[in-house]
Amino acid sequence: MAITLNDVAQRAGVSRSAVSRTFTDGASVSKVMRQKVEDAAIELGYTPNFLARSLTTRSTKLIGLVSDNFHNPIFLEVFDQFTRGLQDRGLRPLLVNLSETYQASSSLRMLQQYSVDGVIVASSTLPPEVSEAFRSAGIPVVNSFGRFSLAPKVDVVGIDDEACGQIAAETLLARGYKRLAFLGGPQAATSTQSRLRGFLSELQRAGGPTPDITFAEAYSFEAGRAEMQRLLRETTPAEAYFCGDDVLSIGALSAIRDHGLRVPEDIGLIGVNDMQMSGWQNINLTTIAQPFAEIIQTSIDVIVDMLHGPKQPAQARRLPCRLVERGTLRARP
Amino acid sequence: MAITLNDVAQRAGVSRSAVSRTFTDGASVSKVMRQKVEDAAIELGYTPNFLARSLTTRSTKLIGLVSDNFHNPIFLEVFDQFTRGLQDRGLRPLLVNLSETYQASSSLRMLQQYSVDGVIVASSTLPPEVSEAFRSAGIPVVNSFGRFSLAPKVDVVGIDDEACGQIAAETLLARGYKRLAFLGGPQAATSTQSRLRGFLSELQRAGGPTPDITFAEAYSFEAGRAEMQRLLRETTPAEAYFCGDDVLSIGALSAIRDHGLRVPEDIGLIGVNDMQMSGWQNINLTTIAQPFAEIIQTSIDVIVDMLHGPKQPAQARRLPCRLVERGTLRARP
DNA sequence: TATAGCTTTGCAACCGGTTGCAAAAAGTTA
DNA sequence: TAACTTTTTGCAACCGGTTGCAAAGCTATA
Repeated sequence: MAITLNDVAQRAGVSRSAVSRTFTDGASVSKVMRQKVEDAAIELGYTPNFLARSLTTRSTKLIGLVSDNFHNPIFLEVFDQFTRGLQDRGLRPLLVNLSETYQASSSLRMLQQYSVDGVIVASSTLPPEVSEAFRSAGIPVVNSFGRFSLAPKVDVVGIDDEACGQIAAETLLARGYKRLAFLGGPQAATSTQSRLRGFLSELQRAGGPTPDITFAEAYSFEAGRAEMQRLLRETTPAEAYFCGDDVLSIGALSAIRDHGLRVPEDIGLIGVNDMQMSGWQNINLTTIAQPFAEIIQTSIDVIVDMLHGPKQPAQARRLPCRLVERGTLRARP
Repeated sequence: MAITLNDVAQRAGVSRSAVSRTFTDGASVSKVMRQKVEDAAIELGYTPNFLARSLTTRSTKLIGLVSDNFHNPIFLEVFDQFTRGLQDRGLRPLLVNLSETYQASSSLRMLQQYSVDGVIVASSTLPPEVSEAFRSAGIPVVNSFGRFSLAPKVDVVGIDDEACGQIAAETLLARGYKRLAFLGGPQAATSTQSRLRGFLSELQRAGGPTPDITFAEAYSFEAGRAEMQRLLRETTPAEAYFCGDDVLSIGALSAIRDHGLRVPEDIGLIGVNDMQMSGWQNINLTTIAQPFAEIIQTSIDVIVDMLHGPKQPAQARRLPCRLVERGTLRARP
């Protein structure tokens, strides 16, 4: 069926090695030989078989892209950038969806069977064991959007969640807000905990107020809405809320508006992520942007370095966030 | 580095074929032999190499998942379901992102190099040539979310866009709307054209009004918003709009509200897709749901059949849409 | 023109598996 | 126990490539 190296060799009247060398850069082939082979190859429509090649070269150019986050719209942007970035470097993403059936071991086995050159675990919620399983199997791995740690077992590229909380605190204080609150994601999420820690420590440092603290059930619209509804019903709402992420903020926003209150006049809101939707004019959310492009670019760089360079000790990288001012906080006094 | 079949054979003191047979179902191996091999395999942590295997079996279990749609949030759900569905059948998705650099030929070559068993082109916007290129290269292919055609060159699974337009027309007429309009996606999109055709023919059949017709620049929030702003500024708005899809509808919705008008009291809106966000309470869009799960399931079934069964003539399948009533149309009179 | 040195080429072994075939082993039947 | 089946096993060739090595072909120098 498919055209093989043998067919081309025969057609061109040369040895198999000659054909192989023509398609291997850096190999020694004379001008005239290359010409003969290329002519025959084009004539027959030959494409080398990467998988057969991988047997001897020990490189498949396959990168496992493992995630469990197929519900947060920002991850579509994430996948977009990962796939493009990998493609640009001649790598192919093999997608593994761990959203329902998370089993570190099975995903490891699957990717081992395909001899992936490396693995990118793109998730802020998968436990570290997933990434660690790859590393201890000797497969280069980087955990994108993972949690920072001083002595990480695998390479991590993510944001500085504490700094994120600090920025939120600074921003709210600078706007003159007095009664503040934190509306986090699921209490168990380490990202939420770190953001809270940064938020509290900056408030304390600046002599600010002690905020109310609550947590939503999940990082989702419904959870944000439900929690804000509860707050509006059962408590005196704060002047401004620092929400765990944008999708949560948007849920909270809808609850506030349904309750007949105005944003930012009655209640202020600041989120985290800067997803595309946050810029939509009917939402117009003030938020702290994650540097998605940089995180992804860096993750790819890290993996590529691991493929070629010598083995380095694992390192956790924190990339800075930045404030995106829109319309859900009142102006500076 | 990695454990191979040879290592296991040696450890177990049997031939290589014996090991191979133990891991090939349907092969003839005695109980005691199987036991010996499995013990050795577990001891060494052996996993067969799928790629080496594929050389002789001619099956990689790799499915190319080709798309150019990494901006419409519904596609995250689509990818989620595709990857899970393929995984459940022991297949692995190899993702190809054609969003920036669409080149049918290069994507064909890439997937040929990896000897994918089949390809799923998941896109309503990629031209048919993309899918056709795979088919003429002898690779099983199905075009999900593709356009219906009576004599398709490749298998297509999608919705009945004309029926979609009909449902919209019926629904709007049943609600007693008189001045109707169509706010389509990009004029060149065949999906938009088919929906418009169905919309018009049903209106005509039912003796309804002739609607105004305009097109947005893209299937996006911004485009929907911009076009609706233009309509509100430059024309007397219709009583109700049938929008090309949900994201467009949400853009239009924001424009209408910003203009100080109410939905559905002043203007009615009906979309297509039923993306998750459409159910959010601050949007609450009445829309025509695409049967995503069924389209994806059917697409996978079709590909799997092609892998095993005999070659069938290409077929275009249209799956029915259904109305999802929410809050952007007034009640039946 | 002979010789040394470099480049190009083909041979053959190998990557990690599968599989047709025939020999060996085990099971049946008489 | 002998003869015949059936099952199990190993050998060796093959899948589509790559690559070390030595022979062959060139070019340059003396």
